Amino acid sequence: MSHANKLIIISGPTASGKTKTSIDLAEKIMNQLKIPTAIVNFDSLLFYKELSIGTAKPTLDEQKGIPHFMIDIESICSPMNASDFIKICENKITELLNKNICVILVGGSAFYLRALLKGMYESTSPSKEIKNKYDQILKDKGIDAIVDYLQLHDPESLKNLHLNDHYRLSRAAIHFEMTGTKISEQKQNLDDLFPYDFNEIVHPWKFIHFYLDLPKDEHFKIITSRTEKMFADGLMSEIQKLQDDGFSLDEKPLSSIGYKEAIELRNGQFPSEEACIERISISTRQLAKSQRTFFKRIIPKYNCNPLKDQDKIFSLVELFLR
RNA sequence: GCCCAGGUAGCUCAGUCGGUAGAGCAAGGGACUGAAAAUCCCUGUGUCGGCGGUUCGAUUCCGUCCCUGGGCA
Repeated sequence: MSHANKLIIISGPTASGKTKTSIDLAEKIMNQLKIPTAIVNFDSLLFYKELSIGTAKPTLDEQKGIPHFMIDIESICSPMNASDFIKICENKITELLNKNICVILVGGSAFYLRALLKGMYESTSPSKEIKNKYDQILKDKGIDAIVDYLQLHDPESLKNLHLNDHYRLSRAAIHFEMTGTKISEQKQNLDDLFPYDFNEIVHPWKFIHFYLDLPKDEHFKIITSRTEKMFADGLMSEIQKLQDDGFSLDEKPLSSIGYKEAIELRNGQFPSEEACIERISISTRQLAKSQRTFFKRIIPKYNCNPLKDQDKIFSLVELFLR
């Protein structure tokens, strides 16, 4: 039984049953195949130890004793980025595989998964100073100043990006200023490697990828009831506690779905809790939609229904690990 | 029963001094490399409540009926 370089990936939009599917699968692998198994997360908000209810993070109880990694590894005061993620995650996966532990990678952040498996541009994380500098340029002179700079140093990026995409235009300019190279060249290099085709990845890993999804009407019901449950479970007290612990509530991860709206509710910006719940449900559906768009292009993968295909998933895993 | 105010896109509403209409939100589609649950782009035909009338032409003016608020009885 050699599974030292084999990964199981479970992906899917938010609220598609990834947590339950992965834990059930881990239990089966341990009990029936007698292989020690761990779950490694790639949901970008489960990294933060202060966030639980609004991220639908599995509780210790729900984890059923399966070791979970890439969860609660950072504070919302110092947000992670994709580069931080892959550095830590690559090491963790290698370490687990070396111990002959079966790894199930689970999450919904397709961008992070792709960064992990297809690699990232050679670049650097923008420093706080340079980010501030560019924010100031945008404020004082507007996007034209950045467009002029790119026209001079990286005109190709201007073609790739929309004029309203200030974030990416600034990023292209910052990349040039910090590295002296064009980010558009990095993009071209990676595009040449078919970024959505995971048949060739940057690691010596073999993987099997299960993508979970549900019919829309079923999925919407689950999203709505999950949002209601977050409030019943104390989302508002979780935020109160963050404030009591000295957080400003401007931390970047708190601008994500659920937290952003709940903080607005506290500030009286919603007529009622129901209106807030409705807003969160809508934003969650929109998130699911954009996750689908991203995952749609990623190949290879098995499309699975989380409610019906548990047995199919396990038998494919059994064959894969053999 | 009477008097107001309304009935226009899935929702909230704008507008047409008469030439068949447009915003926000929703919805659909897409992009995405150090902020990614973020950020950005594209997509708006709907008996303009029904029926009549005036008019070359009515969603717009007039009449009438229906519906929804609010007030008076």
